[in-house]
Amino acid sequence: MATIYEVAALAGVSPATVSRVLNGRSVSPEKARLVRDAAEKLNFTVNRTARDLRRQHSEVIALLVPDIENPFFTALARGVEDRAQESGYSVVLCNTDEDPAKETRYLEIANSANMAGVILAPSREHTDISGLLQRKKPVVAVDRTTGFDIDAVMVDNRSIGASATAALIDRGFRRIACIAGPLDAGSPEERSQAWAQTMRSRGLGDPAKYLVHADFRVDGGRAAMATLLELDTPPDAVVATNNLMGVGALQALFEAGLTPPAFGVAVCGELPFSTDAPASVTQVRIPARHLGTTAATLLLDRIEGDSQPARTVVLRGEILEAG
Amino acid sequence: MATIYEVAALAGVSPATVSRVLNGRSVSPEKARLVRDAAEKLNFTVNRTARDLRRQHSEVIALLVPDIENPFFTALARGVEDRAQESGYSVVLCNTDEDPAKETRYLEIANSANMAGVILAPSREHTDISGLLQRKKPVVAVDRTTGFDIDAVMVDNRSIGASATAALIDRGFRRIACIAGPLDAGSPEERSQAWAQTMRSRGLGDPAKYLVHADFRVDGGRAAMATLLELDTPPDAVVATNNLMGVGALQALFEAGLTPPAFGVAVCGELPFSTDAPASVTQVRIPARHLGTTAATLLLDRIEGDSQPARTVVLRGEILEAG
DNA sequence: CGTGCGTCTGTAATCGATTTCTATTGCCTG
DNA sequence: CAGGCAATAGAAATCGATTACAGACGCACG
Repeated sequence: MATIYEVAALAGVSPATVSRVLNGRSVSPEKARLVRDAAEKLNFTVNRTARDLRRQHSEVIALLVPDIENPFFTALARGVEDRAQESGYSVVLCNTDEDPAKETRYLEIANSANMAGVILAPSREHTDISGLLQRKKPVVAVDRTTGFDIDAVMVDNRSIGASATAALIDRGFRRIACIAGPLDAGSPEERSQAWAQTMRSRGLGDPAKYLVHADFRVDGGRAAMATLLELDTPPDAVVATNNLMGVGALQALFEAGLTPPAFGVAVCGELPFSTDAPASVTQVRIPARHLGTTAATLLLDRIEGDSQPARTVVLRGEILEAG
Repeated sequence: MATIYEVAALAGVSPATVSRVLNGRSVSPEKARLVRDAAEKLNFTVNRTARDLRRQHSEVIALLVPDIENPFFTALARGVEDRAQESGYSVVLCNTDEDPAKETRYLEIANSANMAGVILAPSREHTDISGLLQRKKPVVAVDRTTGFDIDAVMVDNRSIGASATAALIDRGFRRIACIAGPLDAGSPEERSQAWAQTMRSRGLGDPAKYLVHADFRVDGGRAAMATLLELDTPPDAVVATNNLMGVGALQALFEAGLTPPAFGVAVCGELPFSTDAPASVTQVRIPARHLGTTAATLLLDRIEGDSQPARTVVLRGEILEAG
C-alpha cells in the first residue's frame, strides 16, 4: 500500500504537502493537482492507524450491547449508526453477551484503540468505565444506568411496567405473574418493581410467589413460564419485562395449550417479527431506534467538545393494546 | 494515560525491556517484577494504535453484514464471535445495510485500520475487495459469493429452494408462488431458480407470473404477498427465499384472513422468534451460527499464514416439516 | 586462561501519518 | 522603495509502541 512518502515522491513535493492536501489545508492549486493525481495513480489510502496515533483520536465509536441477537438492541444499533454516519463517524458493534469479562475487554479495546467515544448498554449494574473517563473519552449509557456521572438515555421503566400490568388488570385478569430479568440487571428491573407496586395498589394481594427471575432470553422466559404454570394456583396472566422473555412465555403457553386471550400476556417491549398481526397480546413499544439516535447525538456533542454537566434523557414507552 | 516510557522510568529500565515484559520475551525475573509493579501502579494499558502501527497488524477482525436487524445475520455473527474469541481476536460488526457505498466505506476502514482480516457477506454480486487483497489481508465470503478467488462458506441454495418447493407440492399445493430477493443478489437467488426448476420438473406449468422480487426485508415480503393475492388466479401457496420475507408474507396472509395450513407457506430459513411452536409453515433451517464459526475458522487459518488455494465450504440446510 | 556462546539489556531505528517551526516568496501599503 | 503580513512549502519532531543491532556479562569448554 502506498504511503504519503511515495505519493510525495511521485508528485515532487514533501510529505507535509501531501498531508495538507489530504486535510484541505492551504496548498497551491497546481501542487494540489499533482498530489491528487499521484495519489490516484498509486491507489493511495491514508493509513488510519498512523493518523489516529498522531491525532490521538479516531473517527470510530464503539457500541457495546449485551445481546446482539435481541432485536431491541439491533434496532438501537441502527439508530446509533444512522446518526453517526451523518457526522462521518463509523460504528463498531460489540456483543458483550451479558458477560462482564467480555465487556471489560471491549471497553479496554475502545480505550486503547483511541476510539472517539463509547455508547454502552451495561451488562451489569456496576461496569467500570473509569479507564475511559481518565482519558476523557466520552461515554453515554443507554437503556441501563452505570454508577458514573455520565450522559444517559433511559426509558421510563416504571411506567412501562405499570401500564403493562394495568392493561392486564383492566382486561379482567387477577392472578398476574411477572417474569423479570436477573436480580442485578439494574434499571430494567424497575419494571418488575412497578408490576409489584401496581398489583398492591390495586388490592391484588402479595404477588411474591408470582415473581420469577430469568435471564432476558427466550429460553429463560419459556422455562420461567413453565415453572409458573406448575404452581398450585397458577396465574391467569403474565407480564414479561422484556421482549425475548415474552416470546419464551408465549412459546410455553402454546405448548401448554393456553393461548391468549384466554391467558393474559403483556410484554415490556415489542414481540419481534410477529406474524399474526393484531394479536391478543399487550405490548409496550419502546422506541429502541430513537434511543440509539439520541444516545449518538449526546455522544457526538461530547466528542465535539461539549462539556456541560451530565444529562439524562428519559424516553417513554407507548402501549399497544391487545387487538 | 501512561506510556511504556513512563513505566520504564518508574521501573528504572528501558522502554525496550517494558515491551519485552509485555510480550513475554526473555527478561530477568527481578526486572519483570519491577516492570509489572510499575505498570500496575500507573494503570498502564498498551496503546493499540501504536502497537498496530508498528506491527502492521491488529487483533481485530471485521464482519460485514448487509442487515444487522436480520436474525440470520446476528446468529452468524455470534458464530464468528465465538470462534474469534477462542483465538484471542475481537470482532467488530459493521452493518452495510445492503448499500454498496457503506460497504465500500467499511472495507476501506478495515483495510486502512490494519485489521487482521474480513468476513464479508457481500451486499451485491460484485463487491470490490482488491484493496484488501493487494495488502494480503485475508477475506472470507459468507452466504454470498464475490467475483474473487477467495475462501467462501456457502449454503446449498439450490437444494434449499428445491426442498421448500417440493414440500409444498407434496402437501398438495399446485399454484405455488415465489417471493425472491433482488435480481442482483447473487447466490441466494439460486433459491428462486430452484423453485422454478422444481415447478417445471413436476409439470406445474410456467410459473413466471408467480415470481415476485422484493428486498429481503419484512415489508418487502408483505408487499410482494399482497401483490400476489391480487392476481386474477392467485396462488394457493408461496415460497419465500429468506426468513424476513417469509415473515412479511405471513403478515399479509393474516391480514387477508388466509392462514396456514389453508394457504401453503414455505420459508428458506427459520421464522425468527416464532411463538406458536409447531406452526403449519414449512421451514428450511440454515445453520447460520455454524456458517459463522466456519468462516471464522477459515479466516483465522489464513491470518496464521495458511496459503493453500482458496477453499469453498458448502453447508446444507435442514427441512423442518410443517407440524 | 582464552574463546565462544547464550542471556539480558539498552540505544536507536522504525511504522506512516500530522504538525510545529522556519524559510521563502510575493503582494500591499505607507 | 522599505517594512510587514499572508500564503505556501519543506525539514524535522512527534505520537507510542516494537525490534534490529550491539554491548556487557557469565559460564562452560578445550
